[in-house]
Amino acid sequence: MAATDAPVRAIDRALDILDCFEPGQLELTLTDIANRIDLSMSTTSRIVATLEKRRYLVRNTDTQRYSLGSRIAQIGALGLSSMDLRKIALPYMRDLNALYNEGVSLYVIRDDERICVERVESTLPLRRVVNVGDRHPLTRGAAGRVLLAYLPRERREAILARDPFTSEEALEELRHGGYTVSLGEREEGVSSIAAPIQDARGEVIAAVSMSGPSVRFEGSGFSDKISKVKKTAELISRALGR
Amino acid sequence: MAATDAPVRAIDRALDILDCFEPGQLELTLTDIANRIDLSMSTTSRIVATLEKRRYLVRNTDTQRYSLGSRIAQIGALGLSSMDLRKIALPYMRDLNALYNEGVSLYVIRDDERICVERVESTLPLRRVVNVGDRHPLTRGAAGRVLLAYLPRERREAILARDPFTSEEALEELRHGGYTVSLGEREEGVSSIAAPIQDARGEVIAAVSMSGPSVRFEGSGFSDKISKVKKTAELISRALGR
DNA sequence: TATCTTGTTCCGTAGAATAGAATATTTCGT
DNA sequence: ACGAAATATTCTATTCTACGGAACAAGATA
Repeated sequence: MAATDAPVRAIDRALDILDCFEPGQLELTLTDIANRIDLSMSTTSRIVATLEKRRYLVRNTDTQRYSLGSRIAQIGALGLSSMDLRKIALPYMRDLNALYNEGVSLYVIRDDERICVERVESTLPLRRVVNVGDRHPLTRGAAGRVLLAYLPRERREAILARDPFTSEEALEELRHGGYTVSLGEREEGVSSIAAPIQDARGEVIAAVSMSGPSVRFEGSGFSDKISKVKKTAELISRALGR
Repeated sequence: MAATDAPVRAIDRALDILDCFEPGQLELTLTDIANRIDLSMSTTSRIVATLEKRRYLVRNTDTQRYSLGSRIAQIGALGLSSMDLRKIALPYMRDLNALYNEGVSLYVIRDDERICVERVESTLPLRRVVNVGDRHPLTRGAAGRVLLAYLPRERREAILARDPFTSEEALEELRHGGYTVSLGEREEGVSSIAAPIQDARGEVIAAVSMSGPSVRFEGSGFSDKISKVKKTAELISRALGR
């Protein structure tokens, strides 16, 4: 095992301390922290003092309890600005592409349509080519329906009113199953599977889909493909902090 | 010099690494980082690996450069919510107090109990006095049940096992109705109404309650009070970014 | 007032963390 | 295409950091 496989113990412990703070538990005593991470008071005191000095923790002078410090908000804002959905999603999309050698796309909503923002192409001669930048209606195709399904009700109804190609029933079923398929629906002979990607707050912000000639989306392997598309969406969501 | 005056070196170094990321410099190589903090490559590699494992840093598989990871955004959001709850909630609590001249309290969970962290008192001679810092079981009283109802199942069940004063059925009904009342339950002659407050992620992090002598919580005006308490909780939640 | 709980400081020592060396991989200049 | 330079990874002997228990201090509670 490489030396880098074992985490630096003191750093692990410091991060354990930061992890003690959670919604509804935003202020903790030294004893609270020591108990949660199962460390001695003196060790905890030293680590907490280091985090306090660097303003990752702050001590409330009235209650003598600790909260996350101002530096946390600062690097949080920096972290958000640095995070790029495409960069995060791409490795997982590649993994999915590697499994089946089918095209894998990432879609987000823009101007009440969906747009492809990332793509991993198949190398097979027979393929459904998709380009980054391609735009399509939300009501048509698997990825479109996924993005439509999680919009606020009024917005969703307005889009369906303009182009009633799918239905609330279909969208409800999609939300229940966590994926949808399109079999030759937008293009004859082309099928796809799509699943929703959630951000750290649980909002659906993108859809990942895998598509190709319908002939390769039939038979017994199909449910395996569905399962893997859903898994890819989950992994991307996790990587985004869900 | 006390031991806690000297920071834990490895932790200081890890935080030095996080500090290397700044606007306009959101992606760095291992060498960049080692140079900035003046550490050997092998030491830097090990610290960076620890931060990566804990998702404080993430490595771009194409460029092999490091960025701040998803955990940074998570704790950043937490840090922000920790700072603001009482300040944000107080004006809405005062508004509710102004409507009825009844006491209004803000509760959060601490050590599997609820604690009052903000209070607007009634000026009427007959009043149920509550002090900031007062602690009570989660299983008793309206605010306690509200906080208990939205805890993760295992944690909730553990608390109910220790003090089965309320039930899963009652908590389910509460989640459905979005509020609960306590009529002389914890203290004879005292009644209260409580509703949940959600943060930007939709997590229930606090409860707002209005309480006073039961004689003032009867009759036709009661449902109006319920409606206003729920509204106050909603407004506070919105102000927190929900 | 006595006891308990929480927090701080001190200190001997085990082993974690270190950096240099060796090696591997990638990038760059010619 | 190839060699040099730069970047990155892994290994390991050594040092001294980080550790936790003990002693003590301060605050809370019965």
